[in-house]
Amino acid sequence: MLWTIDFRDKRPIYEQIVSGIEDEILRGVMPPDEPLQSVRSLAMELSVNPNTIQKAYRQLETDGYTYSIPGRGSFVSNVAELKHIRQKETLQKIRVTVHEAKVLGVSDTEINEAVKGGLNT
Amino acid sequence: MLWTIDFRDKRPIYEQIVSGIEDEILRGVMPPDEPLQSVRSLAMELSVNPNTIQKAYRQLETDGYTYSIPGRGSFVSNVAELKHIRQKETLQKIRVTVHEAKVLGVSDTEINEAVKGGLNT
DNA sequence: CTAACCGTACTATTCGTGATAATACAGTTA
DNA sequence: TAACTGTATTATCACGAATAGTACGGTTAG
Repeated sequence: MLWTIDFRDKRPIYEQIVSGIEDEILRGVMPPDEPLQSVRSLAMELSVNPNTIQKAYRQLETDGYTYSIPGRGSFVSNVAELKHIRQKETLQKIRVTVHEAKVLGVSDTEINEAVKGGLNT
Repeated sequence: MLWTIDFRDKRPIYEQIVSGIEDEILRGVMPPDEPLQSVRSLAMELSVNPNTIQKAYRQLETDGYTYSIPGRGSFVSNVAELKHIRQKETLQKIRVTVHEAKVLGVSDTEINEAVKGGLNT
């Protein structure tokens, strides 16, 4: 596991797990059909209740990121389409944030510098 | 009041009120030293409990957006510095989101188009 | 076959927070 | 003085997150 639980985070634990695994899948760190850690072993590793992991895995499956086979395990889906959806969401987020900056009185020059900074990181 | 409470919003009511008033202050809709609506009248208008408004007003004051005088009311602070802080936060958000898009495989061209869209809205 | 895994389901309980309700008090002002 | 302000306090309710314990059926390696 690359990440850990942040207990100071206001978001619930199961949600942190969901977004953490979603990111790994979307970034290709976890390729399609690769098995996820089992519910019980991940619960041990993160020191949380197995039910919390189960809740996260259930949401990952209903959101299409994984598929589960009782008795075998949970596996990464083929997420090409989901990746496309996430790309569109991120572009929309950029539009909104840029507009927000402009409303706050930030100059176009400063905004473009920030964009350039994000592209080169 | 320009906005209303969205009961389908997952965020708590008092938080919606805080960010709503923060935005009005930062955008200059409410100029410094202008009185806010009283706790009780805003509670009536939004059909929520006065304690909820009180909680929102307390946070606005501790965050520096307003100052309160018992017996007189709550007033808008001089928020020039807060505005500057908010500007820097927004620029950082742009950097992070642009980077996120790039990691997802979005091309620089598409990103720049989104930025342009945000600037012209 | 069987033991040890897997996902899944269910109930019960604890805990924190948001929200409401009902007062109460001191300062301000027309 | 009456009608407003902000502020504080206590109690109660609802809901969701999280934990705990148990159980069931499918899979797989020995």
